[in-house]
Amino acid sequence: MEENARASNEAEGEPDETAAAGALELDRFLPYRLAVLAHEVSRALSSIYRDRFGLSVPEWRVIANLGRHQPMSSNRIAELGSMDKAKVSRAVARLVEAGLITRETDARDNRLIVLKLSARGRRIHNKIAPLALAWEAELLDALTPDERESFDRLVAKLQTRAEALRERG
Amino acid sequence: MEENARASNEAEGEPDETAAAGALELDRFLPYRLAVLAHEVSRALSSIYRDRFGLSVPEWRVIANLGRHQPMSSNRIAELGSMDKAKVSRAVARLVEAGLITRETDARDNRLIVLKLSARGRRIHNKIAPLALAWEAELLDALTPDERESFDRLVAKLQTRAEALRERG
DNA sequence: CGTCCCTCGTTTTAAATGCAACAATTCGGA
DNA sequence: TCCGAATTGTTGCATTTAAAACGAGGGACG
Repeated sequence: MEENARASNEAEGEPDETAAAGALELDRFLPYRLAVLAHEVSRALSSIYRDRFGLSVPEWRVIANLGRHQPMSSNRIAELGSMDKAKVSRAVARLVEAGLITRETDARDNRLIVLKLSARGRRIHNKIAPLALAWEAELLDALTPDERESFDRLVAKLQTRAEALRERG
Repeated sequence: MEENARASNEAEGEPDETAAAGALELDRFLPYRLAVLAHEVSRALSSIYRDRFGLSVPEWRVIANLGRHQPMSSNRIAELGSMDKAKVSRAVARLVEAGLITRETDARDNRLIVLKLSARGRRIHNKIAPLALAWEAELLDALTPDERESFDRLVAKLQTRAEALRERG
């Protein structure tokens, strides 16, 4: 049923049979599992603020960032969330349009754009935040407190490493 | 510099001031961090098979799945990777076009489509797999063996929980 | 000053995405 | 047996995305 796995050991240089030894088992391949998990988590969580407040993922991320640190530039939000600056730019445009944030240029550096939550934006943020935290709590119910702390730490380590790898190319 | 954080405690029922207590700190909000990490990891890894083999993420995922379990239906690949079936369908179409996989209907159930790697597909898989594993190894260098095992286990737990939450609504 | 280079954010464009509609097929129960 | 429900994969469509080009500033250095 799997006998054709070696049917392709042909001349092509490079790795080949080698792959059979240290085989790629998708079930244990971290990038894959990370992507699947993150996708499902994001999907479930985003339905909360999409259904009730009509916000997209990038829009909510802008609000969530401003909810924590204010004011903040588009560029900084993009960096923090590893989002394309174009994506942030559009999310910001829609949020300004919807009256949830304010956008003005920095007095000292006219390239910079100073973003803040409007009163209405703050209100919506304060409604969504507890829902988001409650959902997270349900997810984290799968782990013990020790495990949560451990997971947190490991994610941070991997994040740091991933950034280092990116800079190195 | 942050004094306007409470400038919006108005009448709107529901959570509000409450949010200030159990505040949403994005830096510690798991769904957000997971998304950021997964995005960076995926981005870095995908550049490997995109640059050298012209494969998109969904395309590589189809190949990676078939590299492990063969044959496999489109639907199963979609389920395993929490991908939209349309996304898989299109990736499959391109891979068939490129001659990397074969597609035939199941004899017993004509709705099912039986996917297999072609010789060429297997060859490409066997070239990419070691590169992917090497990249993963570099990432995991940030963790000790114990930590890796721990992380693996915790991801699995969260994955299970996330699925349970999805089914529940 | 003036020139060159860098940064921030927007816009443009082609490709990818999610969702819903759809056809084909199978399955279960009256 | 027959009809309605469920499943599998494809397609159409509107939206979103990534990547690159772009415009407007800013800063360094002659």
